[in-house]
Amino acid sequence: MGLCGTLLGAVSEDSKADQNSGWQHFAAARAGEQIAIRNQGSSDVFVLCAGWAFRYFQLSDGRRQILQFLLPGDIFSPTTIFEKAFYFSAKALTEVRISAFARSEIRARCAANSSVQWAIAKACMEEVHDAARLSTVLGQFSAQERIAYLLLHLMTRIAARNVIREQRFPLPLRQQHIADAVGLTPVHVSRVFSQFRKRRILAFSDGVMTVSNLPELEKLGSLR
Amino acid sequence: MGLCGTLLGAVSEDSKADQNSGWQHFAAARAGEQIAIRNQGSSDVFVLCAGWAFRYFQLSDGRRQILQFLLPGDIFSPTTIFEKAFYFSAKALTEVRISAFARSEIRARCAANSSVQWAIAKACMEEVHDAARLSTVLGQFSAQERIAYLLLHLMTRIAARNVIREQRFPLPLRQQHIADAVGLTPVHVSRVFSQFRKRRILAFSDGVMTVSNLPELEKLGSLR
DNA sequence: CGGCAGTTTGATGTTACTCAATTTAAGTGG
DNA sequence: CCACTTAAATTGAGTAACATCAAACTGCCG
Repeated sequence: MGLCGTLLGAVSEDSKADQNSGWQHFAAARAGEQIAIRNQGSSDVFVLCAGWAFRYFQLSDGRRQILQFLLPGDIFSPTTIFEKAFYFSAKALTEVRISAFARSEIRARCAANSSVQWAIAKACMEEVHDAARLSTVLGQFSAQERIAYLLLHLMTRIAARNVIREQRFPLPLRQQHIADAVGLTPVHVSRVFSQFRKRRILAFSDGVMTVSNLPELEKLGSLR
Repeated sequence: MGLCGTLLGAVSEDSKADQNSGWQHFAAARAGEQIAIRNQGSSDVFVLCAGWAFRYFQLSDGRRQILQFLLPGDIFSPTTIFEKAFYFSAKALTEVRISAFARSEIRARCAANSSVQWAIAKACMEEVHDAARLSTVLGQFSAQERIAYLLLHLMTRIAARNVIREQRFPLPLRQQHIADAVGLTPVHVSRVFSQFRKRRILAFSDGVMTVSNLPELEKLGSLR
């Protein structure tokens, strides 16, 4: 459930950098701020501590594909443990707090501790599985199915961290983000949401998602 | 360039299983034969030695997304080194020869030899990068762009193994496979090929692809 | 109150899908 | 070598899904 805990071991998330011999430090960013650019190198590995962000692939003509929404505890990508340069760009969705670990330190802990090694391998596999599912959804699913999948996927990831009460949860996304995540235009995303509202499947406004007919949503967006 | 060599070390690819204490053996399959099923477990890790295959995600209603075409030297997926169950299904495109390594043996070699470890990490990252690019293509590209991307991607992968002469190379795919790889119908794939032919960009028949205007193809299908 | 960003709605256009018929290519058996 | 069969590719016509463009509407904040 996130690498953060495993990597930090007994050290608290909130400890200051100077208490930890400089192998860890923190950063913050405002909503909308760019927090990573493709091909940019860094000697640190970043983990999202608080807030929402997303990572994406930017095309030269302005189109972009959102690859993943990042939740607290998510490492930006497990691949950053093994290579300096990001293969993606990233932006903050809300105000965020980011923790930066020295890559050398993580690699050392990885070599020393097999449970860290295993946690990293697991995270890599999770990224591979998620990417394969996303490709399948983008290649094969209709607009309704794609949006249903995205929401279900986010729900399970949120539920693994927080309790979701009454099928309501905060979702700090604009429809533009959803569009860029599922390969549709914002206008069409709006139309699909209006279809969902009419069918009493869900409602989404003011950054809060309310799912009123989960079975129907799963019928649409489940990968089985 | 493929894990096969790294994993085998000094041992020849063609050595018999009984010469290697049983940690490696070979299998063959005919064109079209199923060679892996999702969720199926195995204590072996499979590498394609000869022929073409592909791995895909099968949906219950018959749709499928081809995730990757496998070429000689490709491990089915680096993730199979860490987990028993496949997250994908796979089929042979041509007659194939497959090598199976005991997972325990690979893990042991990984722990003992850091160059093996590094080769595996590299292969994992390659799979992650490819999957992110595929998602971007499926989410953002038009039909022409998708097919151009697929062909360019295949060309670079083939060129890393064989010499491509005169921009001609064998491509043992049906249009149905291309359709399932890029999320189109076979009928539309045929129309796009006919547009490419008319524009003198390429010709594809009898399982041989001839690219006559590579710059134009790259203008369409390059991820930059 | 005015301005701005985001969403919704309508009208229209384009892309790709569906269905069905036709053509092509590759065997197969006489 | 020539019918006959079968799988794959091509073509045409009609349709559905999604995009585009533009206008109207909403909520929010200065």
